[in-house]
Amino acid sequence: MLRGFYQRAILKNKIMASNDEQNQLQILRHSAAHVLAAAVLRLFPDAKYDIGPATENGFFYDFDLPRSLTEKDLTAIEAEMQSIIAANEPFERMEVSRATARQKMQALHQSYKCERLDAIPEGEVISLYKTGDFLDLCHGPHVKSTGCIKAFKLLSIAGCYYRGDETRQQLQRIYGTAFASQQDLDQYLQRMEQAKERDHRKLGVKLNLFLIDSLVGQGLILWTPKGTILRKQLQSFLEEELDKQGYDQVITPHIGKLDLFKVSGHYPYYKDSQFHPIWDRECIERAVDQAQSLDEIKERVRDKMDIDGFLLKPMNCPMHVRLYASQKRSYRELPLRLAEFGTVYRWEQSGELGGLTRVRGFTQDDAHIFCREDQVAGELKGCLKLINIIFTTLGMSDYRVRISLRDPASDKYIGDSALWEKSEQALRDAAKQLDKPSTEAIGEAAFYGPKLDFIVRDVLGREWQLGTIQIDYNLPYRFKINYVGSDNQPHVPIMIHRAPFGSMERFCGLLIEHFGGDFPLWLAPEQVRLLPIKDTCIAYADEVYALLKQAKIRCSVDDRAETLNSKIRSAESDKIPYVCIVGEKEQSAHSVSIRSRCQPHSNGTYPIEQLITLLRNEIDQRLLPEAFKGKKA
RNA sequence: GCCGGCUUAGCUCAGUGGUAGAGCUCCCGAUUUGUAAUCGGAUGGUCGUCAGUUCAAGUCUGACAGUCGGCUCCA
Repeated sequence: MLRGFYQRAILKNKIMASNDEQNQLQILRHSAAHVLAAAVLRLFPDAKYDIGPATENGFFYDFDLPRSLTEKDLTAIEAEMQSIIAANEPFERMEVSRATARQKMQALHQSYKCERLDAIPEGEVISLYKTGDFLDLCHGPHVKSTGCIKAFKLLSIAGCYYRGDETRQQLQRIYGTAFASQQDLDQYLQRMEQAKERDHRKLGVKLNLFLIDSLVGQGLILWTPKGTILRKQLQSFLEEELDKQGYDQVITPHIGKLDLFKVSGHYPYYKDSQFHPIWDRECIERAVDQAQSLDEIKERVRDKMDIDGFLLKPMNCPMHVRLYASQKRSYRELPLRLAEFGTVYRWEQSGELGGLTRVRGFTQDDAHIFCREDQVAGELKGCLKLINIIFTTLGMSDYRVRISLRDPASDKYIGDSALWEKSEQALRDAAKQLDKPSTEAIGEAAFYGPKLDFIVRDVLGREWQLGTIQIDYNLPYRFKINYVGSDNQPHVPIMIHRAPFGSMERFCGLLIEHFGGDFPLWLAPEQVRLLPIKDTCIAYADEVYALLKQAKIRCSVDDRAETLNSKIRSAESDKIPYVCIVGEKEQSAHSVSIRSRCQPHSNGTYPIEQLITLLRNEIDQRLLPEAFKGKKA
């Protein structure tokens, strides 16, 4: 099965085929990929080429080359491409038999192409495309000739596995992009540059929100005082909603006995994605005493099975299940909704870590709903409502919903088939509430149940899963939990896992990019900065500060011996929502002069009391900044 | 984990195998300013770490770490 980037590229192609202009661009880009391959072959006659599809914003082509490419090679390849384009060679299509295609590709020693040929189903038309000396197995279509490619640029080199399979040959992938005109290309490149300025990793440093410290460890986030305010505001917001929806909050530890995770099945099944367990001292001693050789000890460490100890929790659910199981439950008290901002730890591969979006320790806004079968649909609706409130409040409308279903052909799923169908339908029905296009993804379900995933893009266009709602048939059975029904008989409850933010870290990362650092007032770490015009006004500024502080507004006084212009510049660059200038005029009128982020040039003067009312209203209603109004989901 | 790039002051970055640099920040003076950068001074470095080549390494080589772009993975 195709995975990752290529799979997304194919999907995108299918979606975009409906749009003619986009379709033309796709053809142009795919043709540019052919030119790229032709150029690489001129420079590396021994190169083997694999595939070169168009992607959402460009194209790539995969090669097996005698040496590693560097950025410098791209210039040479681009020059070669230019010469092919200048020659204006036509793209010639030839429909051939499978045998002919095979013979031609074998003659060129193109083993990857031969394997790709084998993968084409019987009965499909097989076509070759020829441009100059370059021959490619390709379904097409293409532009008329290489001269049609007016504007392109090679962007980067990356390693990739043949057919996305990490056990196979690693190839070199060259990424590039092409547009109908140089102007479009320049615009795109400029947009990308601007996007980098919004990158949460860059803004995180600039606005001093969080820190990743190599001495602390990769993928482990240190939240600064400012970042902590942001995160805690989000948490309080969610806590208010949880309270409205009848959740109970709980707190559970960061580690638990290995036995707990053996019962849940997380250990050792997912042991490669977990931090190494903390072995009991006696267990280590026993292992050493009993082992005949060092190899045997090594084996034990590797297997990690026959040991006792503790595990940094990779998930919160087992602990919540134990809370459920601690009492005899009646059908009358269901649904029981246990929520926790629970920090979990997972051993992500080092190459995958980055910023706040992929980390090794993160806090889920987790909750587990234990309910009866007849309550599932209602509970799902509640979850969706929560997610809708969150996205609407934050003005995030650019997300997609994936309904992750089981693959009926696979036997990896547990649970009753009728129950699956019922749940899958319940998820579909619930998803309709969101008024968002949703896609069904067969085979994306967890082995223990179907789920709804909420997926957003970062500034660089990469997709990330945020919230998730999952139905679980597994854990209630593994932990043998039940409730007493109206028939006085024990019944197994159904469990719903749900996390609207997903991970606080990832969510904050995407939120920083979403707002470009210009947070709504209620989230801004520093809401107001008071700028006294000269030293003699500092006392008045302090007076205003005390009043704002009393109204629980986060503010500061910039009392540096700097010019007003300099202080304004600092405040703007720190993205302070409201800058209040206080001088003699303001002091005598007991007012401030407001310079707001959204309207920097309307210098309204407001009495202090009015300012406080204004700000409190904006905070309490969690209003979006002006720039985001009308963008509500 | 795999392929490749990058790592110089708190930040952004210069630096031809031959004495370690700039701007901003921070600190100290002076300036008291009305809506996006006042002036001057001082501090700040094991050039990611450890080896190697060389008379000489920030610069060349290797290993490791971190980071970036992908790939793989993501309960």
